[in-house]
Amino acid sequence: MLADRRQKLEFRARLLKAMAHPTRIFIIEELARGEQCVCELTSLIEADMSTVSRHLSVLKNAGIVQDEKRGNQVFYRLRARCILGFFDCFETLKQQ
Amino acid sequence: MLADRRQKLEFRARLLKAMAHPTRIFIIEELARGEQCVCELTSLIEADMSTVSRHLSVLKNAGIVQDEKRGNQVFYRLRARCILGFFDCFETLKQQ
DNA sequence: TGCGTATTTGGCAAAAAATGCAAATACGCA
DNA sequence: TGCGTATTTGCATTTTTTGCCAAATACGCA
Repeated sequence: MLADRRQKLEFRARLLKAMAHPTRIFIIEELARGEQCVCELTSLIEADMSTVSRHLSVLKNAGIVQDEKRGNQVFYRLRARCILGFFDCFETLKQQ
Repeated sequence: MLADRRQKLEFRARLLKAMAHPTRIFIIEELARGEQCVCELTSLIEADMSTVSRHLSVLKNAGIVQDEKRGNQVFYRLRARCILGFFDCFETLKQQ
């Protein structure tokens, strides 16, 4: 396989993998409603804040979310809203 | 978090996880061109046929592809073409 | 029935991902 | 400067994923 194609496949796989976790999908859906700080997300997700922070950094490294520090807290927001469209496709797979 | 929501998140994560591998994305793209038998896919992917077969079963368990045995060989085809649209969204993330 | 090809499955080892705890950092405020 | 809150990072452990080899299965054909 050509190196060029392999590179494109790996890029796509990296993005899908970054999203492929229930907590990270939850984060994506919540951020679709507007930006949130880590503490707000942590209070919604029953997990250690360090775990939530790690999930956020996975999404950030993939370019899916963006962070901004304001004062004491860090706010995250969704950078690729088109991702939300994926889930409609999934619904068609659920039946049958 | 409500059990109902958690279940939905897990379903979505399972689908994303099933796609989140370079070889499996390759398979999805190839099947978008039409059905292929395992041997054809194996010859395109430089990996053991057993490895390719396992990737195919991951996609099949997720409901993304469908298989049909004809004679000696097993043909796979894409069941959810809408998945192809994902990758356009990814392109927007690549720049910057 | 016996052989050859196509595919899947079992088993195992290596690599990657997930998670909590504790420690480090960053920042605002008294 | 010193304290308290918010966030990230280091570390150790467990779980999951990947990939190959060898063995098992399935099927067509002589």
